[in-house]
Amino acid sequence: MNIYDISKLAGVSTATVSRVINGFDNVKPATRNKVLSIMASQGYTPNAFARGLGLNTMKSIGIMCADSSDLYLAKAVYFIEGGLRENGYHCILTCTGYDRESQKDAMSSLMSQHVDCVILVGSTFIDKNNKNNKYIYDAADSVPIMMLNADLEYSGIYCVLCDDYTATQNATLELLDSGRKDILYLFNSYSYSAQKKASGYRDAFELRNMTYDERYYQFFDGSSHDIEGVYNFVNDLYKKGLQFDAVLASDDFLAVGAIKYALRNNISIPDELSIIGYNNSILTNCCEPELSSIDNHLELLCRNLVDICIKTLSGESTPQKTVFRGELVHRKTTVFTDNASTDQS
Amino acid sequence: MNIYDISKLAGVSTATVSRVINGFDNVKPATRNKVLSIMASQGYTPNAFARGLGLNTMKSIGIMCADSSDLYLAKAVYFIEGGLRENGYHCILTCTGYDRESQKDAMSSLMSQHVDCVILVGSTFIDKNNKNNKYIYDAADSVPIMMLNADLEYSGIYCVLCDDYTATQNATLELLDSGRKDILYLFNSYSYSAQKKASGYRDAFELRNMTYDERYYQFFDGSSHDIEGVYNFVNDLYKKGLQFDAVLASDDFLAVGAIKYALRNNISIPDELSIIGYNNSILTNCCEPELSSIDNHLELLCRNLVDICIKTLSGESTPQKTVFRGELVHRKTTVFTDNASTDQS
DNA sequence: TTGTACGCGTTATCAA
DNA sequence: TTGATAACGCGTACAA
Repeated sequence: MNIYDISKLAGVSTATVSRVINGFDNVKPATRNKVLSIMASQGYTPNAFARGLGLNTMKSIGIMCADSSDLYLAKAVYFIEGGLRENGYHCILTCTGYDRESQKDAMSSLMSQHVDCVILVGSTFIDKNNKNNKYIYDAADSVPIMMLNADLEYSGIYCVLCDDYTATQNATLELLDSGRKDILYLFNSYSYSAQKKASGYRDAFELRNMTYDERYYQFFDGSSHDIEGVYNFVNDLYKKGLQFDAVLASDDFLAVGAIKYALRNNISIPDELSIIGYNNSILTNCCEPELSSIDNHLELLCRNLVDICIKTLSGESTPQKTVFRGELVHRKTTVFTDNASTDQS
Repeated sequence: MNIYDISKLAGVSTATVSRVINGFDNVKPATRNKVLSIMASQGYTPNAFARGLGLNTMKSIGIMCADSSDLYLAKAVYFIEGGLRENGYHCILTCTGYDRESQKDAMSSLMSQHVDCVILVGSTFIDKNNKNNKYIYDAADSVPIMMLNADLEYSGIYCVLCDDYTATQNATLELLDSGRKDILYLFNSYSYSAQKKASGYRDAFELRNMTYDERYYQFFDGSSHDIEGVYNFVNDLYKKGLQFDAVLASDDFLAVGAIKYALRNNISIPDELSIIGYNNSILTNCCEPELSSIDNHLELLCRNLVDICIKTLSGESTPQKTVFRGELVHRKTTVFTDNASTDQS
């Protein structure tokens, strides 16, 4: 059943049927109704491929995401997909992993599908060596590229991100100002966003005229599912004699591992040890005591990203870079201070 | 740049170029190489829409999922997408929510996109009233429908699922046989899979000639992020005088709420209270003590689903229903018994 | 307000 | 081994 069959049954031309399908108003109501009723009775749907061929778009958008089973990324994908669908776009999801070559493959695959836009979820797609970002620039020459939580300056690339640097710096300052001196910083990635967080941590010491100590800057090389591994990692540092009265982590799961370390060594939280996570994920409510964590307002970021994406696609002029601030949500692993915000969830 | 331009540059016909593109062997090597090098130098890629129009497929598969930010569903989507991409398919992800009408909309949207197949992730798409499943049957008349963790008999519908009934029944039996008598069953959904679990729980009592008590069958009406709400819910039951020495939950987050209840009331786990969750998610490692949980081998299910999907699409005959068994993974919230399996992760 | 006819870029059939 | 050409189904100038 195609537009030709419908036009015959309705006794009109394909042009008229097409006009009805696409809601043009220059069709006589009687004609429109006749066509509509015939389409309905035949259960006719326009062929998406033919339409795509003619219009050179199928209203689809590619989402690249290293790992959509990651707590944080999964939420991002969820919010983005919902927003785009509301605007009539389909989402082609590609879980690329963290390997650059697979990411490039995914990108060219999406480009060959003629998506209207590609959304990169997370900062893992950016390479420190700018030459290796050519695959992004090339794509941006064809379609708009949206980046969540990453920052890359190029025509056609639009970034929406949280100021992880300042958020981490403020959290560090708050710990320092509340009297903590030895803040263990745990991280598990060298991505763009991870490096911003790390800089925020380090620069906070300088702001307070304190010296940053390399031994407190610790990389955990394991998956987010290996919380027991994090516990072992922190516990080993402790056994080796490292003294710390606070833990700041670049991801909630790392902080949960630190909580386990404290519980099992009878270290009281937050009196003897303050702990702060990042992402304000469901893990914060899962542990005891509940974890204070930095919230980077993911839903807000995603809503903005979708908004900018849609506007860009409809030709409106949009900002190349949109930055929001993060916020420390206090729960039970930090000492409450007056000027701090509390959990409102 | 299209096939026509390439054919001119190469001094051959479009038919020959097409043959080269699609790897036919009836092309003289010299011709093939010439065409290949010109395609490469021009950076030519066949137009996916035109190809779709001709072949009536763009090798895309629709994934419907109520909420891809849910821990369990997110993993399922991740595994399925990866498997399909390995087989050359793109995935159009649609997060439908739990409302039937949105689910129907999502389905027809995917059908109008001419996907090669639709995968329903989770049992929330099945209605108790079979008339309301017509939207699935109708879709199955056009393309294969794959269902993960659901069961619906119809030509063209292929189901891959875990025997949640038996898994839950066995867990209940294990609790009963270890001397627990008052097993609080917590659930938060009336989906197909949820009802199977509930039946398994109830029937276990009958198997042991015990009476099942309705008061121990409790529905928590809240989101999976509201662990504090689960705590309140369980704590209220306790305050109202309900006595229980075990908790069996249909999802890990419910079990974590029960752990909080025990911790805050100084009830010792597992001596005074055994707790078992479901899904064996990251939440099991996040809490203290670590949660015993039923694992339904999601990755295995997904790999099988993808396998059956691909085979079905290539015309092979495949089973309409594939069932795996679940398995209780013992951690620290249950008393270890000899014949029980232990955490191997 | 309606119809004709062409273009979109492939693949596939048939003939050479 | 290659080429000419007809589908595939739609949108849309342009003409009426």
